[in-house]
Amino acid sequence: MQLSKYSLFARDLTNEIFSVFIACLLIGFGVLVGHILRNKQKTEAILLNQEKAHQLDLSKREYEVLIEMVDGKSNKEIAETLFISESTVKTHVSNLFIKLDAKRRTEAIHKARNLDLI
Amino acid sequence: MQLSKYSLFARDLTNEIFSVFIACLLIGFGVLVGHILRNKQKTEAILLNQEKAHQLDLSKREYEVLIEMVDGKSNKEIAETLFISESTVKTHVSNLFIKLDAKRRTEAIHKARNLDLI
DNA sequence: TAGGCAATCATACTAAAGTACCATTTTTCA
DNA sequence: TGAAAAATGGTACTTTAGTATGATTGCCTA
Repeated sequence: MQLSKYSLFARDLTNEIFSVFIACLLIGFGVLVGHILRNKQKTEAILLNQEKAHQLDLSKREYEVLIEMVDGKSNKEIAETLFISESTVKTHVSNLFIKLDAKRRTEAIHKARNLDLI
Repeated sequence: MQLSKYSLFARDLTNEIFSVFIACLLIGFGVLVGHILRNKQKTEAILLNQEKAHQLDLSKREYEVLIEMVDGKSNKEIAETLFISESTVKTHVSNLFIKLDAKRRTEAIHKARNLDLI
Protein backbone atom coordinates (compact mmCIF):
# COMPACT_ATOMS: atom_id res chain seq x y z
CA MET A 1 0.00 0.00 0.00
CA GLN A 2 2.73 2.38 0.93
CA LEU A 3 4.70 1.39 -2.08
CA SER A 4 1.66 1.84 -4.21
CA LYS A 5 1.12 5.32 -2.80
CA TYR A 6 4.76 6.22 -3.40
CA SER A 7 4.72 4.96 -6.89
CA LEU A 8 1.50 6.86 -7.52
CA PHE A 9 3.12 10.02 -6.15
CA ALA A 10 6.17 9.42 -8.24
CA ARG A 11 4.09 8.97 -11.31
CA ASP A 12 2.19 12.17 -10.52
CA LEU A 13 5.44 14.09 -10.06
CA THR A 14 6.78 12.69 -13.28
CA ASN A 15 3.59 13.62 -15.04
CA GLU A 16 3.74 17.08 -13.56
CA ILE A 17 7.33 17.65 -14.64
CA PHE A 18 6.50 16.24 -18.02
CA SER A 19 3.55 18.57 -18.36
CA VAL A 20 5.61 21.62 -17.41
CA PHE A 21 8.25 20.55 -19.86
CA ILE A 22 5.69 20.22 -22.63
CA ALA A 23 4.19 23.55 -21.67
CA CYS A 24 7.61 25.22 -21.93
CA LEU A 25 8.16 23.61 -25.30
CA LEU A 26 4.79 24.86 -26.52
CA ILE A 27 5.46 28.39 -25.31
CA GLY A 28 8.88 28.30 -26.88
CA PHE A 29 7.27 27.06 -30.07
CA GLY A 30 4.89 30.02 -29.95
CA VAL A 31 7.74 32.48 -29.54
CA LEU A 32 9.54 30.80 -32.43
CA VAL A 33 6.46 30.95 -34.65
CA GLY A 34 6.07 34.66 -33.88
CA HIS A 35 9.73 35.21 -34.67
CA ILE A 36 9.50 33.34 -37.97
CA LEU A 37 6.32 35.15 -39.02
CA ARG A 38 7.94 38.49 -38.21
CA ASN A 39 11.06 37.69 -40.20
CA LYS A 40 9.01 36.38 -43.08
CA GLN A 41 7.38 39.77 -43.44
CA LYS A 42 10.73 41.50 -43.29
CA THR A 43 12.25 39.17 -45.85
CA GLU A 44 9.25 39.54 -48.13
CA ALA A 45 9.52 43.32 -47.81
CA ILE A 46 13.17 43.20 -48.79
CA LEU A 47 12.38 40.90 -51.70
CA LEU A 48 9.58 43.22 -52.74
CA ASN A 49 11.97 46.17 -52.58
CA GLN A 50 14.53 44.32 -54.62
CA GLU A 51 11.82 43.54 -57.14
CA LYS A 52 10.88 47.19 -57.32
CA ALA A 53 14.53 48.13 -57.56
CA HIS A 54 14.84 45.69 -60.40
CA GLN A 55 11.86 47.23 -62.15
CA LEU A 56 13.58 50.58 -61.96
CA ASP A 57 16.70 48.94 -63.37
CA LEU A 58 18.73 49.74 -60.28
CA SER A 59 21.83 47.61 -60.16
CA LYS A 60 22.82 45.82 -56.97
CA ARG A 61 25.55 48.34 -56.27
CA GLU A 62 23.35 51.32 -57.01
CA TYR A 63 20.78 50.00 -54.57
CA GLU A 64 23.44 49.56 -51.89
CA VAL A 65 24.64 53.13 -52.43
CA LEU A 66 21.04 54.30 -52.18
CA ILE A 67 20.62 52.58 -48.82
CA GLU A 68 23.73 54.28 -47.43
CA MET A 69 22.64 57.60 -48.89
CA VAL A 70 19.29 57.35 -47.11
CA ASP A 71 21.22 56.73 -43.92
CA GLY A 72 22.59 60.25 -44.23
CA LYS A 73 26.13 59.35 -45.19
CA SER A 74 28.42 61.49 -47.35
CA ASN A 75 29.93 60.16 -50.55
CA LYS A 76 33.21 59.70 -48.72
CA GLU A 77 31.58 57.71 -45.94
CA ILE A 78 29.68 55.56 -48.42
CA ALA A 79 32.94 54.89 -50.24
CA GLU A 80 34.54 53.72 -46.99
CA THR A 81 31.57 51.55 -46.11
CA LEU A 82 31.44 49.82 -49.49
CA PHE A 83 35.23 49.69 -49.95
CA ILE A 84 35.22 51.63 -53.21
CA SER A 85 36.49 55.06 -54.22
CA GLU A 86 34.50 58.26 -53.81
CA SER A 87 34.69 58.53 -57.56
CA THR A 88 32.78 55.30 -58.00
CA VAL A 89 30.21 56.39 -55.47
CA LYS A 90 29.64 59.56 -57.46
CA THR A 91 29.12 57.50 -60.60
CA HIS A 92 26.52 55.32 -58.86
CA VAL A 93 24.83 58.35 -57.33
CA SER A 94 24.63 60.09 -60.70
CA ASN A 95 23.07 56.97 -62.23
CA LEU A 96 20.59 56.86 -59.35
CA PHE A 97 19.59 60.45 -60.09
CA ILE A 98 18.86 59.56 -63.69
CA LYS A 99 16.86 56.45 -62.79
CA LEU A 100 14.95 58.16 -60.00
CA ASP A 101 14.55 61.38 -61.96
CA ALA A 102 16.09 63.46 -59.17
CA LYS A 103 18.33 66.52 -59.17
CA ARG A 104 19.68 66.16 -55.66
CA ARG A 105 20.32 63.35 -53.21
CA THR A 106 17.62 64.65 -50.90
CA GLU A 107 15.14 64.47 -53.77
CA ALA A 108 16.36 60.98 -54.62
CA ILE A 109 15.79 59.91 -51.01
CA HIS A 110 12.31 61.37 -51.05
CA LYS A 111 11.38 59.64 -54.30
CA ALA A 112 12.87 56.35 -53.15
CA ARG A 113 10.67 56.54 -50.06
CA ASN A 114 7.58 57.24 -52.12
CA LEU A 115 8.41 54.26 -54.31
CA ASP A 116 8.76 52.07 -51.22
CA LEU A 117 12.30 51.26 -52.26
CA ILE A 118 13.47 51.71 -48.70
CA MET B 1 -19.14 -3.29 -20.52
CA GLN B 2 -19.93 -1.50 -23.71
CA LEU B 3 -21.08 1.52 -21.80
CA SER B 4 -17.93 1.47 -19.78
CA LYS B 5 -15.85 1.35 -22.92
CA TYR B 6 -17.80 4.22 -24.39
CA SER B 7 -17.49 6.35 -21.33
CA LEU B 8 -13.78 5.66 -21.25
CA PHE B 9 -13.51 6.70 -24.86
CA ALA B 10 -15.55 9.81 -24.19
CA ARG B 11 -13.33 10.75 -21.27
CA ASP B 12 -10.22 10.24 -23.38
CA LEU B 13 -11.64 12.39 -26.12
CA THR B 14 -12.51 15.12 -23.65
CA ASN B 15 -9.02 14.95 -22.23
CA GLU B 16 -7.56 15.08 -25.69
CA ILE B 17 -9.59 18.12 -26.67
CA PHE B 18 -8.73 19.76 -23.40
CA SER B 19 -5.04 19.08 -23.96
CA VAL B 20 -5.13 20.51 -27.45
CA PHE B 21 -6.94 23.55 -26.13
CA ILE B 22 -4.32 24.08 -23.45
CA ALA B 23 -1.56 23.57 -25.99
CA CYS B 24 -3.06 26.23 -28.24
CA LEU B 25 -3.33 28.59 -25.30
CA LEU B 26 0.32 28.01 -24.44
CA ILE B 27 1.45 28.56 -28.02
CA GLY B 28 -0.63 31.71 -28.21
CA PHE B 29 0.92 32.82 -24.95
CA GLY B 30 4.35 32.26 -26.47
CA VAL B 31 3.50 34.33 -29.52
CA LEU B 32 2.16 37.06 -27.24
CA VAL B 33 5.30 37.07 -25.11
CA GLY B 34 7.44 37.36 -28.24
CA HIS B 35 5.28 40.20 -29.48
CA ILE B 36 5.44 42.06 -26.18
CA LEU B 37 9.20 41.66 -25.89
CA ARG B 38 9.65 42.92 -29.45
CA ASN B 39 7.45 45.97 -28.97
CA LYS B 40 8.95 46.87 -25.61
CA GLN B 41 12.15 48.07 -27.28
CA LYS B 42 10.23 49.98 -29.94
CA THR B 43 7.99 51.71 -27.43
CA GLU B 44 10.91 52.70 -25.27
CA ALA B 45 12.67 54.14 -28.31
CA ILE B 46 9.62 56.19 -29.29
CA LEU B 47 9.20 57.56 -25.77
CA LEU B 48 12.85 58.50 -25.73
CA ASN B 49 12.45 60.21 -29.12
CA GLN B 50 9.44 62.23 -28.03
CA GLU B 51 11.36 63.45 -25.05
CA LYS B 52 14.23 64.42 -27.28
CA ALA B 53 11.89 66.10 -29.76
CA HIS B 54 10.54 68.25 -26.98
CA GLN B 55 14.00 69.11 -25.77
CA LEU B 56 15.04 70.01 -29.32
CA ASP B 57 12.91 73.15 -29.17
CA LEU B 58 12.74 73.74 -32.92
CA SER B 59 11.32 77.14 -33.83
CA LYS B 60 8.31 77.38 -36.12
CA ARG B 61 10.40 78.56 -39.04
CA GLU B 62 13.10 75.95 -38.49
CA TYR B 63 10.46 73.24 -38.53
CA GLU B 64 9.00 74.60 -41.76
CA VAL B 65 12.42 74.59 -43.38
CA LEU B 66 12.92 71.03 -42.17
CA ILE B 67 9.69 69.91 -43.82
CA GLU B 68 10.72 71.42 -47.15
CA MET B 69 14.18 69.91 -46.80
CA VAL B 70 12.70 66.45 -46.29
CA ASP B 71 10.72 67.02 -49.46
CA GLY B 72 14.03 67.09 -51.32
CA LYS B 73 14.13 70.79 -52.08
CA SER B 74 17.30 72.86 -52.48
CA ASN B 75 17.97 75.91 -50.33
CA LYS B 76 17.00 78.11 -53.24
CA GLU B 77 13.69 76.29 -53.72
CA ILE B 78 12.94 76.41 -49.99
CA ALA B 79 13.62 80.14 -50.05
CA GLU B 80 11.13 80.60 -52.89
CA THR B 81 8.53 78.48 -51.15
CA LEU B 82 8.77 80.31 -47.84
CA PHE B 83 9.29 83.76 -49.43
CA ILE B 84 12.61 84.38 -47.71
CA SER B 85 16.19 84.68 -48.94
CA GLU B 86 18.46 81.72 -49.47
CA SER B 87 20.67 83.28 -46.83
CA THR B 88 17.93 82.97 -44.24
CA VAL B 89 17.29 79.39 -45.26
CA LYS B 90 20.96 78.63 -44.69
CA THR B 91 20.76 80.12 -41.23
CA HIS B 92 17.75 77.98 -40.33
CA VAL B 93 19.37 74.89 -41.82
CA SER B 94 22.55 75.47 -39.82
CA ASN B 95 20.52 75.83 -36.64
CA LEU B 96 18.70 72.61 -37.50
CA PHE B 97 22.02 70.83 -37.84
CA ILE B 98 23.04 71.97 -34.38
CA LYS B 99 19.73 70.96 -32.81
CA LEU B 100 19.60 67.61 -34.62
CA ASP B 101 23.31 66.97 -34.20
CA ALA B 102 23.79 66.45 -37.94
CA LYS B 103 26.61 67.27 -40.33
CA ARG B 104 24.63 67.13 -43.56
CA ARG B 105 21.04 67.68 -44.61
CA THR B 106 20.66 64.00 -45.46
CA GLU B 107 21.75 63.11 -41.94
CA ALA B 108 19.35 65.71 -40.55
CA ILE B 109 16.51 64.16 -42.55
CA HIS B 110 17.43 60.70 -41.29
CA LYS B 111 17.57 61.81 -37.67
CA ALA B 112 14.34 63.76 -37.96
CA ARG B 113 12.63 60.62 -39.24
CA ASN B 114 14.00 58.58 -36.37
CA LEU B 115 12.76 61.23 -33.95
CA ASP B 116 9.31 61.08 -35.53
CA LEU B 117 9.55 64.79 -36.25
CA ILE B 118 8.17 64.24 -39.71
C1' DT C 1 11.60 99.77 -20.99
C1' DA C 2 15.69 97.04 -21.40
C1' DG C 3 16.96 92.47 -22.55
C1' DG C 4 16.18 88.19 -24.87
C1' DC C 5 14.68 85.73 -28.74
C1' DA C 6 13.06 84.72 -33.40
C1' DA C 7 13.43 85.99 -37.94
C1' DT C 8 15.58 88.22 -41.44
C1' DC C 9 19.59 89.16 -44.65
C1' DA C 10 24.48 89.95 -46.28
C1' DT C 11 29.35 88.84 -47.33
C1' DA C 12 33.08 85.88 -47.72
C1' DC C 13 34.75 81.81 -47.37
C1' DT C 14 35.54 76.36 -47.41
C1' DA C 15 33.70 71.87 -48.24
C1' DA C 16 30.91 68.77 -50.47
C1' DA C 17 28.03 67.47 -54.14
C1' DG C 18 27.20 66.87 -58.76
C1' DT C 19 28.40 66.77 -64.07
C1' DA C 20 30.88 65.37 -68.12
C1' DC C 21 33.89 62.42 -70.30
C1' DC C 22 36.83 58.80 -70.65
C1' DA C 23 39.00 54.38 -69.58
C1' DT C 24 39.78 49.77 -67.60
C1' DT C 25 38.45 45.54 -65.52
C1' DT C 26 34.86 41.97 -64.13
C1' DT C 27 30.75 39.59 -64.68
C1' DT C 28 27.15 37.82 -66.98
C1' DC C 29 24.91 35.33 -70.32
C1' DA C 30 23.13 34.15 -74.96
C1' DT D 1 33.51 32.52 -76.41
C1' DG D 2 32.40 37.07 -77.44
C1' DA D 3 29.51 40.99 -76.72
C1' DA D 4 26.87 43.57 -73.33
C1' DA D 5 26.26 45.20 -68.89
C1' DA D 6 28.05 46.32 -64.47
C1' DA D 7 31.56 47.98 -61.58
C1' DT D 8 35.41 50.56 -60.90
C1' DG D 9 38.22 54.77 -61.05
C1' DG D 10 40.36 59.18 -62.72
C1' DT D 11 40.48 64.29 -64.03
C1' DA D 12 38.56 68.61 -64.48
C1' DC D 13 35.03 71.35 -63.87
C1' DT D 14 30.52 73.84 -62.05
C1' DT D 15 27.13 74.16 -58.64
C1' DT D 16 25.24 73.72 -54.24
C1' DA D 17 25.79 73.20 -49.42
C1' DG D 18 27.51 74.59 -45.28
C1' DT D 19 30.31 77.81 -41.88
C1' DA D 20 31.47 82.05 -39.67
C1' DT D 21 30.39 86.45 -38.53
C1' DG D 22 27.89 90.44 -38.06
C1' DA D 23 23.84 93.30 -38.37
C1' DT D 24 18.84 94.87 -38.30
C1' DT D 25 14.00 94.50 -37.08
C1' DG D 26 10.03 93.26 -34.41
C1' DC D 27 7.92 91.01 -30.65
C1' DC D 28 7.29 89.45 -26.05
C1' DT D 29 7.95 89.92 -21.07
C1' DA D 30 10.09 90.30 -16.50
